[in-house]
Amino acid sequence: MSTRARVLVLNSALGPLDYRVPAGMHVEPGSIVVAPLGPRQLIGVVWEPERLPSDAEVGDNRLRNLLAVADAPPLGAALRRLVEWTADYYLAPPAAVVRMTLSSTSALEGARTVTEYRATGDVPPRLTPQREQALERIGDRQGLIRELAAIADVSDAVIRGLVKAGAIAAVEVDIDSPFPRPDPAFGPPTLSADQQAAADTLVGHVAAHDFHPTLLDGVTGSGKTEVYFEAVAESIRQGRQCLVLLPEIALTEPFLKRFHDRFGCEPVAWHSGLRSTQRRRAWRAIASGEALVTVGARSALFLPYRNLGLIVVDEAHETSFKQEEGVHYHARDVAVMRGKFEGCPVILASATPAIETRQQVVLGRYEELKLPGRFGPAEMPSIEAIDLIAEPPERGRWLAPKLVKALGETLARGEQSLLFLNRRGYAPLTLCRNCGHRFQCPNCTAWMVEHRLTRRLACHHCGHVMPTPRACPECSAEDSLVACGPGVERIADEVAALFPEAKVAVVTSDTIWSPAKAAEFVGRMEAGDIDIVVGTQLVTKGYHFPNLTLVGVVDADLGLEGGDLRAAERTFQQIRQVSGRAGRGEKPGHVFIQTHSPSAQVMRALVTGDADAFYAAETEARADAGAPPFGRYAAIIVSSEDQAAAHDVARSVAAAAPRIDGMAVYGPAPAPLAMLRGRHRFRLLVHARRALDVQDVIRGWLGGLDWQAKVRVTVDVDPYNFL
DNA sequence: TAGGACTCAACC
DNA sequence: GTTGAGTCCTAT
Repeated sequence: MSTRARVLVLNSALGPLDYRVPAGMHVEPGSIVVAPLGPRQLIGVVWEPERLPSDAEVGDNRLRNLLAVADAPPLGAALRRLVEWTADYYLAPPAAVVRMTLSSTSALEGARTVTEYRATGDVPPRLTPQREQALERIGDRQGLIRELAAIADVSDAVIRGLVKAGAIAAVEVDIDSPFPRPDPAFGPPTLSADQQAAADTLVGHVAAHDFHPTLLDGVTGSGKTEVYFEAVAESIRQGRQCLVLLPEIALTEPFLKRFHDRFGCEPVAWHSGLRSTQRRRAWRAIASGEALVTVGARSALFLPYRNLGLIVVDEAHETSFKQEEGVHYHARDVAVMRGKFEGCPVILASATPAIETRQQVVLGRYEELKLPGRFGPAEMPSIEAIDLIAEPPERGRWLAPKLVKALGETLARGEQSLLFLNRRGYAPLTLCRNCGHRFQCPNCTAWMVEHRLTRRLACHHCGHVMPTPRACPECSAEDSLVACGPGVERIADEVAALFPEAKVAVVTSDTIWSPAKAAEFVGRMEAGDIDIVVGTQLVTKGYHFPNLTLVGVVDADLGLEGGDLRAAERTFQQIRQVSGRAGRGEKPGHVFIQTHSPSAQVMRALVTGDADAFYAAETEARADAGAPPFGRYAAIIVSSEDQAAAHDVARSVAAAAPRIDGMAVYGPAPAPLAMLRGRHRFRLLVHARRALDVQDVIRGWLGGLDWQAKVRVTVDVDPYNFL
């Protein structure tokens, strides 16, 4: 047994460090340890030395002792392989990836207990009236001394006296109360023949304990959730853990409800909004294997599950699975890799699968299970385009007459409507009508967005906010500010003016910022307390409102701006998704799409519902352009508070670009958001053929360069965001 | 000549 | 990333 251990410390700027393992301490690969570094103490994970080469060997005599081993299970081999793969693929420091697995530091402090008290059944030698009352009222209840005293309506001293007399005894209780165990037999569903067949296939994969990626493809409302719940049920029966990834926290509320109906309790939730005690409890339950079903945002992907039996990625096409800060990973792709390392099936569920995912099916790497049609009486909604040039809204308004008419009719029938516009706030741009001054964020190349509800101007990129001024800061003219363009708040105003009697709700991340708020919204919708919802992408998925029969897409062209390679696909997915909210009950749904170019291929495909034709054309266009999945992109972003320094480094990176057949480098160009959060940004785009190991090329390329510490160079492999 | 601003390398 | 050592400069 070697007394030397290689440790991956949680410090991105540092490579692996070697330590001495003191006598009496046991560590193995995966052990979570406390290591000294200079005057500080760092958390780290013991790693196989051969898998984590260190740049310079340090002699035994210079090694310091590890300080402690955390009271938590070691990270498993499959998770260690996933960390290595992720770091390698996304060109991130392994420490930055391993940090995501240990995202609860308090969880590493080990099991903690509190002392509770309960009656032993013994009768104390001296039975005063208070003591008798206390024992009688407490019965077989258990709690802290203070709690028992309150129950018994006596003072703490009486309880303490009973403890001394032996009539009440201390019990050590784990502060992390256990999670309820989901019951696979609690609420068995009624499945159609198609659903049953798909469910049987998935159950078979789970029972086989083998890596097996499956695309579960069915239109919104076809019952994908019910189908994959059967795979979850099988995983529970096997006593193995299951992870369900959802794109946004706001989505978890309706999901939790459906889960409860099926399994009789809530799953373990993991998202950024958890308090540290909840985070600790969830982390430990996941690491011990006690948490059988975890539902979470992408960060749940790197948690240390003890025996993972199934991974489900719901709404797998969602671009929010791509992490845009720190390690730029795509949770959908990493989920598949985790399944591979863990040896478990992975289900990607989507009504509008990404072209990348479809291509994996074509190549035979993923199995495809198709759910035809909607389940039950619901029919697919009819979709109609409104040509904004031929039938424009009234001046100063954003809803075309045809849509307004439909809203009125829906309201009259007592049914609900949804207006979709992917723009938060009141107006995307505010300017002074006197001098033309535009409100721009001081930290970003972006306009300040007016939020009338909070009477503020906000930058949606860095979070900078200021109160909306009464006078123009440039020319001091009062009440001269005008809003340009629509946001959801402005649409809500328009609706309120058109239908004063209607109950209107605005649903964006500004109004629904917690699962509790989402639950409140769902409750109000179900109770019929809302007639018209005006919302951003937050309302496009997950919800099931039977009385919602009309959907209006306020500006279908919005997603096509910017011209990135997935613009048409994203528009198609988003509008399909939001259309799917209409007519989910017995009443038929109708969808209006407002657009300036009704003849564009995306709009035609949406109206005719011919998804296959759209995907075929899009796929062909991608293949011609060598775009993903037929070719690869990587972005190199150079940023600094010092614009000149960033520009210099960006140019020297470009100058050092290796000349390789099948690879082209574009830029540097100022990034579309040239300044973000106070940092000036330049961007290089690497375009390569599929077979080229771009990561290896970029590693060698950037590894040979040096730049000042104030300049940051980050790589985004498979970029989704071209800002 | 003390103290501040800054750079730079080591941290195992 | 943080820290401490080393360097240079300035105000006294």
